[in-house]
Amino acid sequence: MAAKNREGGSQPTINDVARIAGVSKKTVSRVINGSPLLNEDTRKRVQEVIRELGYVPNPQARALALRRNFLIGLVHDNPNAQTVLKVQQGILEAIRDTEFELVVRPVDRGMVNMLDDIRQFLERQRLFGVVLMPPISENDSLAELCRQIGCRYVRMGSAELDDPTNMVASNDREAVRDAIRYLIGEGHRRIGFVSGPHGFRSALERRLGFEEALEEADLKLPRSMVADGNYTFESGLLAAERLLDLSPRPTAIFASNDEMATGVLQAARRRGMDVPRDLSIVGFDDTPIASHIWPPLTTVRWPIATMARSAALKLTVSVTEGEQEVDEPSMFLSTLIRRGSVAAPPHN
Amino acid sequence: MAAKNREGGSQPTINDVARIAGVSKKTVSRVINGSPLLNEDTRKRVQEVIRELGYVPNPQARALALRRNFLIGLVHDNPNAQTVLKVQQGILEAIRDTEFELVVRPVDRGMVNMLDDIRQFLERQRLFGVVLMPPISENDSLAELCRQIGCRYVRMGSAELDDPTNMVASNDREAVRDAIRYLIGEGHRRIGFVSGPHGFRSALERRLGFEEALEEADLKLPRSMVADGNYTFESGLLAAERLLDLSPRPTAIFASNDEMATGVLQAARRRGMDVPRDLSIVGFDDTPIASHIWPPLTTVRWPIATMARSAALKLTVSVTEGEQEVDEPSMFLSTLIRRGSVAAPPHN
DNA sequence: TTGTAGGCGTTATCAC
DNA sequence: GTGATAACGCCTACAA
Repeated sequence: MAAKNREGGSQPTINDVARIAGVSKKTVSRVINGSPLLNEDTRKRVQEVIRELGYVPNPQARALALRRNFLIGLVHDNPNAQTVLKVQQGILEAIRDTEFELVVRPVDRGMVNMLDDIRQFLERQRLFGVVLMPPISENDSLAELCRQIGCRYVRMGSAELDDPTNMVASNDREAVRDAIRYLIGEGHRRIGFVSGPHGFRSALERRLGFEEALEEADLKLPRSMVADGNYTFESGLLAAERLLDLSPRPTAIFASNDEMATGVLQAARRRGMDVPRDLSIVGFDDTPIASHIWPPLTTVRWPIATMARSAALKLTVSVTEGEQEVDEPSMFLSTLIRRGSVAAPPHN
Repeated sequence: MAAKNREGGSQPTINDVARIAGVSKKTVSRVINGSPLLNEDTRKRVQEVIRELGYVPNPQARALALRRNFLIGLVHDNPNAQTVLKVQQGILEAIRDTEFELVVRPVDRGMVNMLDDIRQFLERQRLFGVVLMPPISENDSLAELCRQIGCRYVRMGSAELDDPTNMVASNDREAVRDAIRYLIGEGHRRIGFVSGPHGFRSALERRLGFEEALEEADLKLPRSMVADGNYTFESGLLAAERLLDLSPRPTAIFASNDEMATGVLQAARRRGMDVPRDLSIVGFDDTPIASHIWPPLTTVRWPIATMARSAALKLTVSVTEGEQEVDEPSMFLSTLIRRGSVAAPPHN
């Protein structure tokens, strides 16, 4: 009963191919995995049979034998829907037409045993690799965990968190510095800043960019010009209300992401202020909403999808492209997009 | 060499449990799968060992033996990021703390061999089940395909697309009818409609709701009051420009989703119109943007996340809850959320 | 260059 | 109730 003559609707197995091609399973296996030591004729014959049968290796069996699944995990605790989706799109683009699939795994950063949870996930599913999204990607223990259990990983972040093979980053600090320089260039001297949440590296980097630009220009601003936010619309709105209550109030506000910038815009509107006449606003991300609100938002375009695509390629390229190791870049530049929400300050 | 004394960091297997508990593999297997015919003492003893060892069954081996993976697929071709992400969240909520994982699979509806592509995906990964998102969920051949290859499925849609076990739906038509009734009740007589793309059931249902409400109220509107859109911001903007060029122009516009409604708002603004004084706007979805723009958008809340959660439960509940088959509902009601974008029409 | 034997960790069959 | 034994479909090691 070794060689059954597979009937019925089930898919062909390596045995079917071997039997029909008149070779052993192992030879078929070699063809599949592109082993170099193979008679050219044999290879062709086997490949022909594979094509005829429409044979495709069974991923479950492979996963069991290799102790490794062809699944890419996306681990994240990012609150921003747009960002998460862009990252997914980037990864999916990278693994399109490959044998890889994407498994999504949101985690709860508040949970005490979050790391255990992730470990379980990685170990049980035996993922081929994981893409770690910010802010959880900034957690060094998590990276260490991946290394320990032998799971490839790429961390996405707003700074160089790891060595280039395990990381893709954007230059948030510089990008924000440029944005603030631009505001200063337009004549603004009182610039408010709405920060991201404590503990986010992106929040820190953007804040540092802000401060660097001020220093460059010898602008000293009171601490009150910095208001805490947490990347949500509401927090942006509240922060702006605090900022706009100041006297003198800022003539421009930089919000550390677009969602908060939208909140700032809302706050201004509620006071009957006109943007950009009475207040200039700059955001960060260039999410769709940035160009869909009025006035369209001047913002920093963050190439998050590209970064994600590159992250996935770093994970998988050695498999799909042989060992040629096309060097994926690990640094991606954010750029300022000028739209309608910035103007020269009112001269009062 | 049958029973190795597992050392090193690898995870315990069913063999370890069996050896330590002094039973056979099969007995352990029975405990895991909750077989009814088992001595209570044996069960307890085995469970104790499982707990001590922290044993967890290997999903790859299971998948191979069962010819079925514990993966839930999400197949979609939906262009709206918010919607896709909400659906993911709903599914993830449903499978949280279960052995299931979520695999995301966007497809290209334009592709000629899309169905083959999906078939390959389902057959190769041997998914436990799939959630089909609109608009591709409306494709009957796809459902037929799932049935053929024995893959459970649940279709999400804006109407009853299938029998209740294989479907979750919302009552878009009624919901839009209510929304239009509301506009009429506020005094509007010239109501513009921005439709969704041709071929989307949701677009059709929303359109029918619009027409039913008009008929009820004996309102006859010229065809020109209906403008085609495709669920994007830009299409909403263009459609609104056409509508606002009419003479007399509409005093209210219903857009078939929030993104287009935002485009309508933008178009109005560009003409210096005040919303809602000069134009009332109603959207559909209640995405975050609806409450983040000014004025906040009156819209229909579409319980898409809840629907997705329910869809995933329909797929998995028989496994996680034994056979009790908690009846998940298959119809979910959309409701009108009144915010600031609607007022009585200007009396000119 | 190719084949044989055995293992990956689970479930199914069918005796006892 | 429980346990050998054989799948499941692939891969690795070693032999030929």
